[in-house]
Amino acid sequence: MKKELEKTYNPNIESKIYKNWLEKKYFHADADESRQPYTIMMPPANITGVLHVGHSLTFTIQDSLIRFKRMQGYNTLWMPGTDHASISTEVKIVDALNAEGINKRDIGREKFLERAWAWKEKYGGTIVSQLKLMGVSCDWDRERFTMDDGLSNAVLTTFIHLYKKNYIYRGEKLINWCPYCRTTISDSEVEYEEKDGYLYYFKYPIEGGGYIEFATTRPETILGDTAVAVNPDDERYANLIGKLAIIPVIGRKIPIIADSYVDKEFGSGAVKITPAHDPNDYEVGERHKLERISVMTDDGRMNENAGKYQNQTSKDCRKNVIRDFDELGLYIKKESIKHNVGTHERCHTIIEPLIKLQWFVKMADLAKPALEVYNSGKLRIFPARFGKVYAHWLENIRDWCVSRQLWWGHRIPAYYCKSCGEVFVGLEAPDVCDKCGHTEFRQEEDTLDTWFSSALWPFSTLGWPEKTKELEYFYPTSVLVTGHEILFPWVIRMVFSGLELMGDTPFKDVMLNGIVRDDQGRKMSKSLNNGVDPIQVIEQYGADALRLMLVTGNALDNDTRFYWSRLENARNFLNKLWNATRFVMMNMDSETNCANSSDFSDSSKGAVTDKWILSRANTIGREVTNRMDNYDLGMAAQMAYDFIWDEFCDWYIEIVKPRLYNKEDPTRLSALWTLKKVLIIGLKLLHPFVPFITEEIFTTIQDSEETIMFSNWIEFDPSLQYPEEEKLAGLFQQAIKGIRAARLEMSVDPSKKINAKLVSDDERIRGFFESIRKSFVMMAGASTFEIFVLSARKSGDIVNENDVPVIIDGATVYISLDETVDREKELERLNREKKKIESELSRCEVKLNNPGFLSKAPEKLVSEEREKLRKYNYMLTKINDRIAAATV
RNA sequence: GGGAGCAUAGCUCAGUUGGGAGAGCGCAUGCCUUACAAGCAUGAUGUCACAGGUUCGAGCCCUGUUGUUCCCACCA
Repeated sequence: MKKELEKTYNPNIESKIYKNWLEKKYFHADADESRQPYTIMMPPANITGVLHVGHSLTFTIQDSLIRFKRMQGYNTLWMPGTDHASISTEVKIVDALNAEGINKRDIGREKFLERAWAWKEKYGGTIVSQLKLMGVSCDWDRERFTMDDGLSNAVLTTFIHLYKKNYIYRGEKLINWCPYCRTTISDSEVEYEEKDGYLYYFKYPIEGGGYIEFATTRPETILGDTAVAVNPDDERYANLIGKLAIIPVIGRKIPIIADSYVDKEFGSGAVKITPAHDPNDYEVGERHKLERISVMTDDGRMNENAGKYQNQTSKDCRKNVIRDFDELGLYIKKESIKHNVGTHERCHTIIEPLIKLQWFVKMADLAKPALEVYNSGKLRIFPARFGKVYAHWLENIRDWCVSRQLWWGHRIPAYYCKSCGEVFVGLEAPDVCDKCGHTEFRQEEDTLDTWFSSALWPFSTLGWPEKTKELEYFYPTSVLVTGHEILFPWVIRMVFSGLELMGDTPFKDVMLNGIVRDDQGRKMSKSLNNGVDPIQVIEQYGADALRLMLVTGNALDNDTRFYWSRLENARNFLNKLWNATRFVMMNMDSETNCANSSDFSDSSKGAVTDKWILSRANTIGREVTNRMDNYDLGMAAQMAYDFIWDEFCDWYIEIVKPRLYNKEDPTRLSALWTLKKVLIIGLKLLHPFVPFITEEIFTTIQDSEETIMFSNWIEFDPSLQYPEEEKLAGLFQQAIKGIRAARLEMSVDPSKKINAKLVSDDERIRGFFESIRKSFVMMAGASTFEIFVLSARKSGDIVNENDVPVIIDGATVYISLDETVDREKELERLNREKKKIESELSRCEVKLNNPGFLSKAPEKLVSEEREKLRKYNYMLTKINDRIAAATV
């Protein structure tokens, strides 16, 4: 029973197909030593998220690679999952609680975590169900969450491991503090925004007389100053070095020091140093063993060290300090400046650098092997330019602050003796403190940076630290595909974690994709309200159209723009493919199933054009495969697209029609066999990008349940190369195009039939056109078509003066119309043709007359040029004859 | 301040080791030709940013200039 296809492609088939794939468990992969694995770890989606078109792009790329490899016979695993997204989620839950009038500290940790898990249950599923609409073929049976028992165990095991190797330490250092979220954040979570501000000038009195002038953007930190620094080469201040300056208001005496960090040209050339509230000052402080005086509290107010300013907000304090200095005559002026201010990327609160006791991962030793695998070429990064960024970051890496003052996340497995404060790191608190003998402990309140768990994703999801067969088989994975914005926070951390804990890189290749922008090139953002909802796109055009649009027409590492017109184009292509299938199926009958390759290969049954299109399909298959292997999906999809639309639909299907319509035609079966064969090749080449429609057509046309997902990928077959046939088909195209152009040029009514004559001394050309006579007649809109050997007759016997010539390589086609030809127009056309040929000819001649070209260019190129010269000379002679005849 | 990318048709972008400038959209003209009007045919439009250099030959390689985007650092 054969299915009928609707006249227009309707993407509503997608959900049914996806359901079938899930039921058949096609996406599931198990360890199987007899087969080669191909593995991709899906970047875990945040449970706060909804699907946006950026996801659509990166998941389309991954799915295309997975489907390509699956068809090539690999045992493919695409591991999906979600991320607890510690701070993002916590911020959202806190907001939700605030809306109910609840403060998170009022309900306490336990109750808060209950809310968080409820959130996870509710929203974690949303993005997964949205992903499924995209057609992603990941193994949902293996879906993981970063706070699953297994993955949490991996996190604790890692922490303990690193602690035992002294890679994790606790220390008091300057960290980035978000006063709104009241937690530390890492350097990569700080976003710099340019803001308008002031540079304030003050002066401190110097002990023993005189003043020293300095400038600052943050007068409130004066209270934490422990030095004034000048450049050692600055002669203006040379005599002041070593003296003491006095901070008025609080009366502290601080040294004037010399440090090359100070820029002589900026401001007054002297800098106040606040080691507790500025990263650079912190380093100066380290070098000069300065005291670190913290003057701020966790919520951004002034603390007890600020003396009379205690409890003021930093804003008020700033105002008051300026006023007080002014009264003392020590405030000089302010200047407007633009400067970059660090803000928290999640809540955009201005970051306060503070000194805090935190947990850190020591990076120097971990970074080395991660750099080494890149330098040795073991880890490849696409596009290559990001490799330099990767290396540069690792070479300049700083210790990683991993503790967060949050509740939603993995609680640090450290325990403090309640009596002496001794620290123990382990899965559980010890029974007895081995320092003081006490038996009561409290667990560290802090949780870990969310990236600490995602850094383990490539192996924690496969069961690590257990030695599972999945881990053994699927690790290391094949390629990681993700956006370049998380190269630092995620990719690099996976690499050094994998090397440290698994002894091998987590993936062989890294492929970084760009972002999807709006049609004006702007980033999609909530504030601009220019985001495109992929779910809406899918409902309207289908996932296949969205996928095809995202993947074609752009190099994948480039940012791409979202255009509805491009989406329509993709949809139109799918409709084209759909209708090509309808055409093939419409002509198939019981006989068709008997058609086989011998109908094609037997020269009495097959046709030149069959060999041509199959030869092209074979070549395109090889090209598409090459592109896929190099992650050039955009070009791969484009080639398949062009082949189907231009060559298969616009030429082959048109050419083949007369043979199909005539049931007596001996080459009919070959035509049907070729149509189906080439269509299936096209479906396979397209399946990685547009999985739904290709599956629907594949099963329909074969009248079988067998999925295209496991059908064999196209293998290049040298025996299917037919260069001679390709050349002849090219001549046919030249002739038809020429005739069509001439007809339009001469304003011949489209319904008007013309008479056509082909004149050639080349026997193969005559034979070929003889064999394709009916297609020629149809496509040229001709009523008669005669073929002559010129050398056997005088041209006057064949061609009359009203005939219009179309010159192709090795032959001339004359078309004659009943009405008189417009002489002038005809001459115009001929002269334009002539000009074109002449310019080609002169290009050839210039090259061939150049001794340098002859002696240095490759032989192949030279002979190609000679062949062109011959061809254009032939065409020029023909056209000159014609012009001469027409002018008489 | 350091690093990287980009500059090709009206718009958005391809152009794989240097060897006759391309696509989609848009535009113009004509066609409802029995797979498809979500279609077909034909056509117009480019000092490949600018200036040098290497080469027999440069959109592609090198140097410089201009414009633009991004990343890193964050000079108080």
